[in-house]
Amino acid sequence: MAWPEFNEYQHTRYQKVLELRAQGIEPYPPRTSRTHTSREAIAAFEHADEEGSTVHVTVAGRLVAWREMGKITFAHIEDGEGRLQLFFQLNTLGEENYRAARKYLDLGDFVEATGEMFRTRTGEPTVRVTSWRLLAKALTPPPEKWHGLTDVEQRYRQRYVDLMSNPDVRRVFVVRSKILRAIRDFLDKRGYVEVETPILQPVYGGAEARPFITHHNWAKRDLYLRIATELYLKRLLVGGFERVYEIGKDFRNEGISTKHNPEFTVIEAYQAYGDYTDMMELAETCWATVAEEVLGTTAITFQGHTIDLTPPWRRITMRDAILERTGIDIEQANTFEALRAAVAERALHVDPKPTWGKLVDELFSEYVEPTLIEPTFVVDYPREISPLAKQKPNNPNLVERFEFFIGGLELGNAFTELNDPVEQLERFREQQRQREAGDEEAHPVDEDFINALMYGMPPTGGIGWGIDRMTMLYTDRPSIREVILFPQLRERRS
RNA sequence: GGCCGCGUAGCUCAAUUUGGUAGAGCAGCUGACUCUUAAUCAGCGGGUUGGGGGUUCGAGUCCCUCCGCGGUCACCA
Repeated sequence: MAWPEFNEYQHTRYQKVLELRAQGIEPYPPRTSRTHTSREAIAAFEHADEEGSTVHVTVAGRLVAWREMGKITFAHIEDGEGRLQLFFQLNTLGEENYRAARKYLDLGDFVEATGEMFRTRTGEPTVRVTSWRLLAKALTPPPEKWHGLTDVEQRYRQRYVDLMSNPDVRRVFVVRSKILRAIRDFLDKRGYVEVETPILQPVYGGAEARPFITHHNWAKRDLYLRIATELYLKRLLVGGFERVYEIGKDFRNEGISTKHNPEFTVIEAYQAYGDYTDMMELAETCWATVAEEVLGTTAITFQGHTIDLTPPWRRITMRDAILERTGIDIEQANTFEALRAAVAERALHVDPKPTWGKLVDELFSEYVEPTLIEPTFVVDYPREISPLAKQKPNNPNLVERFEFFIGGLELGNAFTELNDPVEQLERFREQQRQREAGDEEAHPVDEDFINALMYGMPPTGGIGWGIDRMTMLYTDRPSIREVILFPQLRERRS
């Protein structure tokens, strides 16, 4: 790293580093002898206070407030658990030590303080500092203490500053962590095994999206970053696992928006001897359980809506949902030409699409999706846009598939998995034809996956949902960037 | 890629409408102050107004252009 160019603040603070070193004091010592976190110190004090005894602590944290009042100074430090007040007093510390604290400590520094706990006149548990030590000098001052950091660009590019100055932001990521743990607990109790499958894949699949391409030098070949975990997880069912899940990043080479980040976290779960109705039960129970554990309630607030996650969730077929909103019955308009005519007849505003299935999907996203505020399963999708799902026994145009929606957000996708290898191959070929016709998002053929199915895969239900969007809902954040620590920022394309 | 908006001190914001010496709070520096909680009080520093170009006697302000960010459309389960 080049020698930093210090601004006025950094220069002033760095002079203190040099002065301390000249006095034989290391401003970045290797360790602390902390005995209590802020929370532990307060708890120990409250307990001792009842018994009439005293508590001696050594605490450590970042200096976040400093109020000088002549021969005394109040300060607050913040650690991972909270804040704690420090009381520096000339009479306690002695002239030299007290002056040194005032001279060498700055907001943002990490400090260690030792002393006995007492209660100030306002009742706040406080450390009466008898000795203190710098643990790490901060050269750059923290943002403004009252407003924190608000500039979104700096908040995302320098998330560490956002986190240190905005406690709400820290809370979001704590909730995110708890959501993940609660999901794992939930699935563990149901006998699911957590697995890890390749991120670098020779053939990508499991979703319709353009991939990121990378190169393996040694093998002299291109590899793809996975767009889904689906095809590898299903191979595990062939191998004999009954219940597996994976939580990990998928990568899709698409645009950025408040709902899309090129890398995002997904859970996929598969249950042998289950079907898509089992996956509905899993989704609604899991989401409600997680909300209860993480938020203490199944009633969440999202962007002004109060939403109850208590099962059972509403279920509606895609046919009925579209009929309700557009008056078109896709079972009657069951060919591309008929559906196109029905759309034209009603002068609906949808983009032109090349096939019946894609036009159904377009009608749905345009007219139904934004209205789905309460948790809703939309079931029975067009076969043609669902190449990995099993057909409905009584209708070859449709598959046993659902997506679920809450707060107008599309959250997850599930189906009764297609396990007929010959039919799967035919579906891949259908995709292949669409690719050749210019659809960059159509599936490539995964021959090894067909080989796996040839060995036999049991009837299976599978589901996937986005962890980022789930976190948006549970923390009431309007943008996916607020729930991803280091989000991709908009890049101007030339 | 289209449209709309934003970019001023370390941070949070004024001044842009109507061109006329760029201000405030916090933070910083100096001083006062032994129970503060955004401590208070007095004083002092701090700016390439995102970069470049243009119009003008004069540009933070108007125009062009480039950069960065947000929203939205397109795209995207």
